[in-house]
Amino acid sequence: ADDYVTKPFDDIELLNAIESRLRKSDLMKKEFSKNVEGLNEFISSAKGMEDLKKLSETREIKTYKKKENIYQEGSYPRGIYFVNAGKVKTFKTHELGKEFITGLYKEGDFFGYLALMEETKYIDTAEALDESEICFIPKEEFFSLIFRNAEVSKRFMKMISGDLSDKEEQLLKLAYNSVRKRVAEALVTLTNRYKKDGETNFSMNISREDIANLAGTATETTIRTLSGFKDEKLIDIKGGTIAILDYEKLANLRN
Amino acid sequence: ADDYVTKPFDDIELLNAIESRLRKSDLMKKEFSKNVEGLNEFISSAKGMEDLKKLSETREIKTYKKKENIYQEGSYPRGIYFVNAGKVKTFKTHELGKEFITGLYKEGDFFGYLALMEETKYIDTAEALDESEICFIPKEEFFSLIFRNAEVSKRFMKMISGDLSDKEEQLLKLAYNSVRKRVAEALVTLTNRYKKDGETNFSMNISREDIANLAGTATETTIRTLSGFKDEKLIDIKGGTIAILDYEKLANLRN
DNA sequence: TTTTCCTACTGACATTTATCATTAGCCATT
DNA sequence: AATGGCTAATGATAAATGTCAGTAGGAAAA
Repeated sequence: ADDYVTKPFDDIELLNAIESRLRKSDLMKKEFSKNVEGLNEFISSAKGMEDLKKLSETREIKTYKKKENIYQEGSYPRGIYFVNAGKVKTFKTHELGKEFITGLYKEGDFFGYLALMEETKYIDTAEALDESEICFIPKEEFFSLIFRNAEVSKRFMKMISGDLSDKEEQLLKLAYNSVRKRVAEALVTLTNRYKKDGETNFSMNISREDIANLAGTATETTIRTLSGFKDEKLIDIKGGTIAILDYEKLANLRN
Repeated sequence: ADDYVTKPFDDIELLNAIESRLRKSDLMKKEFSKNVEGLNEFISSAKGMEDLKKLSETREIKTYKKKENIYQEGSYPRGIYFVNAGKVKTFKTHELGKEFITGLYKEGDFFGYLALMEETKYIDTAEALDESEICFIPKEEFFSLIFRNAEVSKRFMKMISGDLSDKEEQLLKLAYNSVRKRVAEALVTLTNRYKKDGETNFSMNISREDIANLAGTATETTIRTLSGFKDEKLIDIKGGTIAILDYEKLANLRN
């Protein structure tokens, strides 16, 4: 964990990441245009705050191989992580190996702030899904950014609150939706997270196990469900790669 | 909604509620003693902050009958709610009636801040479980309390982060625990929330449907599971009332 | 090229859980 | 005490999903 490289760090980048998250969730709530105004206003005001700018001088960067752990359940957080490039998942582990994926991240996202906020050990594990370049932002740096300014605090709280709403929605769906719906939802979530803007014929290389752990179901059941989707021409499967053929139908399944 | 009564409001009460929540979650993490220090320190420092004291002058109080709605999914929040007396649940509704309980509250708790933080419509519904006395704290009052002081912001964020951890834990359990375990967990949760300190022979009057909606399962299945617990002498059932006979076994079920 | 290993896939089956239908019990009102 | 209405309980059954065991295929290593 000591092969970090020191590089200049600009707070604005972190703020942008918060904003980006807020923007995305607002987008889903179809309030995008309204919030873009507030966003730009905020970014420029933040830029004006000189005390924010000089907060932190360095950041550490590290490259993680596919399947490499970034942090592990039970260890203590020293800061937060920011994805420069690649893909990351966070998951919780159930008795004897079953996993449930709690978060998916890509370039521009940050993760690992929950344990930091709570001042406890990590209660989940972060792992690279692809080879990834992750930068580390020390605790003090992060906290001073978050708490020095009430507006930033507010933004950050809004973001966490959004996360909380999402989890509650997820609980409802996990409780009462069929596996079929949940697997479709997992594909939709993966598409929303990893499809690049303007990209058509989106496909991804993700293990059946990860999809199962996102849907909270057995791997075999997931595979069968995916085969069903393939028969229905909702997706295409070539080797380990899944192509989304009909996003709309997947997102609006009857049952 | 206009039969509110005006009554003096002391911010300290809300701060105490935040602290109480933090204390409870910390307790579970067995870090109680450590945090009591910080708590007292914080309360006294907050008391010293004169600008905090004069923030809000009034609050509204209303009595809700059992099963009466306090706020409803889809409506816009105007503030947060603080429980003076009674019990409250919040729940989300699935297609055609199924409910999932997302929160349980009692005297000293506050609820309904999520939609407020997100600046969106309520995404859940709050309903009184018993006849309850609820006071309403207007948005502005709440926000100025939360954002005026960085320490308060931090406390509040820590609290929300704790909520988020809890939801993730709940997701893991909902995904992979048997109904039996989840029903036991629901009883444990109810006990933790509603058992008074020092109370022995704790019993509660809660509908089987509410327990089912807490466990995310069908009411009939819950009833059968409860009958099983009764046979195993883990609980006792007298009419609609459930008495917890063996909390430890319920909390540490094999499967 | 062969071998190895990991993942995807398939089948058979057991188990869990939901659903539908019905009965029993309790409380409140008359 | 009788009636009505709601909740709890039970039974029978179907449906959904998990589990176990085994096969296939493709990529990496030898």
